Amino acid sequence: MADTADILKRNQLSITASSKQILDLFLNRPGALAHSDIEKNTDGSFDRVTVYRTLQTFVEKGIIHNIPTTDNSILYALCKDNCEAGHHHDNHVHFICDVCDKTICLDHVSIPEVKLPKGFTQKQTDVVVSGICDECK
Amino acid sequence: MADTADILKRNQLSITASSKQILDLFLNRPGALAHSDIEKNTDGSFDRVTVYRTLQTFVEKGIIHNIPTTDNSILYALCKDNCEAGHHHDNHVHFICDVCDKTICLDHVSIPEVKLPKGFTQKQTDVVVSGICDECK
DNA sequence: ATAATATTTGCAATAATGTTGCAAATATTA
DNA sequence: TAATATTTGCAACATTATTGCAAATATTAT
Repeated sequence: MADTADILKRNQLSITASSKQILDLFLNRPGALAHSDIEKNTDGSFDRVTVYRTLQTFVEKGIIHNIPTTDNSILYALCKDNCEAGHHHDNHVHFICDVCDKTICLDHVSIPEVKLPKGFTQKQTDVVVSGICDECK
Repeated sequence: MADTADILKRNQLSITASSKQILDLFLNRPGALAHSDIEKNTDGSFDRVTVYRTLQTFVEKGIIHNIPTTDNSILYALCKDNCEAGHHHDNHVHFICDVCDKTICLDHVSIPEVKLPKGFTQKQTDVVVSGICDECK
C-alpha cells in the first residue's frame, strides 16, 4: 500500500483515489490489463474518462506501457521489477493465452535480436507470443 | 489487374467491385492498411459495413493478416510472395516507422526463436519493431 | 492548520468505431 | 437466360474514445 503512494510521488503525480486504485490493480495482477478490465475491477465509482486519463498519464510517466494486440484493444502492463526501480525497461516478451485470454509479461524471457534491412533504425522491439499458458495447459 | 481476380477466384470469393478495389489497394501498397485507410483510398462508394465484411473475409481466407498495434487500431497487411502462392505464412517481422507512421512488412526478416518457460505452449509469435524506416532516415 | 494555487474529477456532449438484421442488388451456377 | 446463392447498403444500435468546463480535491506556501 505504501508502495502505491511511493510510486506516484516518485513520478510527481497527485495521490488520488483513482490513481491509487488503478496503480494498485497493476501491482497486484500478474498480467496485463485492458481499459475494460480496469473499469470492472475498480469499485465502479470512477468515470470512464478518469480511467482513460489516468492510464494516459501513467504511460507518459513510464509507469506502465502498452502492449500490441491483434484485436483492436490496448493492453497496459506494469512490470514489477523495473517499475519499483522507478524507470521502465520493457525488454521482455509478452504472452497471450488463447484459452484464458490473459496477457502475461514473461519478465525473464528477453527479446531476441532482430537484424533489420539497410536503412532501418531500430528503437523498440515488441514480441508477443500467443498459445497456451502454464495455468491452462 | 488480372492478378486481383485470380486471387479472388483462387480463394473462392465473389468478384465484386468492392472486393476487387480493396484487394487492389493491398496489392499496390507496400505497407499495412487500417480500415480508415481503405475507406479513404477507395472511391468512397462503399459502405463502412462492406469494408468491414470484406476485410473479415480476406482474413478468414488468409489473403491478408492483421498486425498487432499499440494504438487501438487493427492494421491489415498482405504479403505478396505468400499470397500469390495461395497460402499465407506470415512469419516475418513488422516495422512501424515513428516518423511517417507507416507499417511495413519486412518479408525477408524472419521472426527469431523465443524460448518460453516451462508449461507454456507457443502457437504464434508476432514481432513488431519500431524506429525509423529507410525512406525517412 | 489554513488559505491560495494547481490539478484532477465527473458530467455532458460529441465523435469515432464496430456489429446485426433484413430487403434489394449483384454475382454465380445450371 | 433463369434459378440460386452471395453480397451490398441502409438503418438502428452498441461500444469505445475525446473534449470543454465547472466543481471537487490535492498540493504548496504561509
